[in-house]
Amino acid sequence: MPQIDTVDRILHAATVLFAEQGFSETSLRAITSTAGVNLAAVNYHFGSKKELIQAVFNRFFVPFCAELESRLDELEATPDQDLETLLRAALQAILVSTEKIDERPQRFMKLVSLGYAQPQEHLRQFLVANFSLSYQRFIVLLKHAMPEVSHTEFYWRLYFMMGAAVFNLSSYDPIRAILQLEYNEDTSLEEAVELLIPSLVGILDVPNAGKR
Amino acid sequence: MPQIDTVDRILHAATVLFAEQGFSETSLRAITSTAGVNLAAVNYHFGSKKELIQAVFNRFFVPFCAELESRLDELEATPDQDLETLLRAALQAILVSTEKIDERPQRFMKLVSLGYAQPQEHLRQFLVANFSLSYQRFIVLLKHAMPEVSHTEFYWRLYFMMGAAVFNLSSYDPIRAILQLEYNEDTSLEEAVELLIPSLVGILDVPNAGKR
DNA sequence: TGTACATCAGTGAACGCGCGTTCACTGATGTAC
DNA sequence: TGTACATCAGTGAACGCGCGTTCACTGATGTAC
Repeated sequence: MPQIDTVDRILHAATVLFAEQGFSETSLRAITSTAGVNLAAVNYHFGSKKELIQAVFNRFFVPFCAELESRLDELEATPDQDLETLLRAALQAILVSTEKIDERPQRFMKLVSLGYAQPQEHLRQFLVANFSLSYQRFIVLLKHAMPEVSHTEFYWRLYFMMGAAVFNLSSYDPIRAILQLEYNEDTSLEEAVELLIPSLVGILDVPNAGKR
Repeated sequence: MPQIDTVDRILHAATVLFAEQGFSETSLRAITSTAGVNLAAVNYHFGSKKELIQAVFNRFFVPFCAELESRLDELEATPDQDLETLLRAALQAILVSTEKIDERPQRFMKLVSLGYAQPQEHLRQFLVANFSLSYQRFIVLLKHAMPEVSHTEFYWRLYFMMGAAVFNLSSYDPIRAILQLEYNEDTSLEEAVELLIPSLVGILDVPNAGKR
């Protein structure tokens, strides 16, 4: 009984289980039984568990970078964009690109934070080799929007901001659940992103003591 | 050849290796050979790997909560503290309590982010059971410092802020290394914390459009 | 003080289990002549 | 058109390895009488 698309079934099951449990905690047997395919199919199609992990990241990063690049083209055409516009563009690229592959942005960000928390050298090298160009273009635009800030301050704030953004989107489901349970207030993902943007601007664009 | 303090040697080796590699990725054999103790000593002293993980967290959280509680006593005595004072108190509690057990704040925060990224239900229950009271007291003070903000907005910003703080402190070493390599600029941990505080305030205390 | 027993920290070897991976194999489809 | 072979997706069972855990044991120290 051959499956219609074994590769896609494996990729989807791996995405869900990796995001829920982590890479080491998810066995190939769990992935293949969830996907309804034979255990040996992972090694047949992907070669190894490591290469499956890379394929899962690739599935998110290829459309994300394409989406981001097209927005960067527009942003670079109009100089002196403000921080809010730049951050909204990046967040929109996340939302739109995950929807195109029929996935959830929370899973994408959860995988990113897992990849960061459990440093897998093969994964880091893979991501740098494939996607650092789009990343660099975005950073240049951000830097231009904060001309008065020193290198050191800029990069520290940049990493604060990215940590907050990734953590927030990857934690959307549990935070939403807590707020529903305790205050009976629901927040859609779009609303959460809109709440997030001013906070991200607040991280980068710290008011000086003199300004207040 | 009995060791002077096998329990401490195991706890320290486990802390270092867990923070570097994650829980599942670190075997008891790696921990015991690093600590220079017998493999069976972990199960003898702690019972199981899960209980060892809890003991590692306990080692950080007990002095941290003690430190935080004593600062909360002072802060509650003087009403209407501003956000910066509250956040600095919490960060100071992290720095001081880790120094007291001769550890590094980066490792503490890395363990917290690992515990969050790889949800271990036993760990979550353990932390809630032991340390949620101090946490709640701190949240109440923060809420009082932001009286104009709705429940929903407050909690979203709170989680943004905590995500940014944990991520930043746990990533201090690699970020510092990047900045040293590329710009030859060094940032001490204390300086990084001082850079972090205004950004954390910026997350919570988002300027309204009308205020600017 | 001497002896018998209990307690405790630590040890070495082994246990069973689940893991990623491998391999010989099957059956369907495509291709060459 | 028919036949022989090649290719390819998928399979079932097994492999060896490293894992957390267990257990019988040792040797030192403490305690009771």
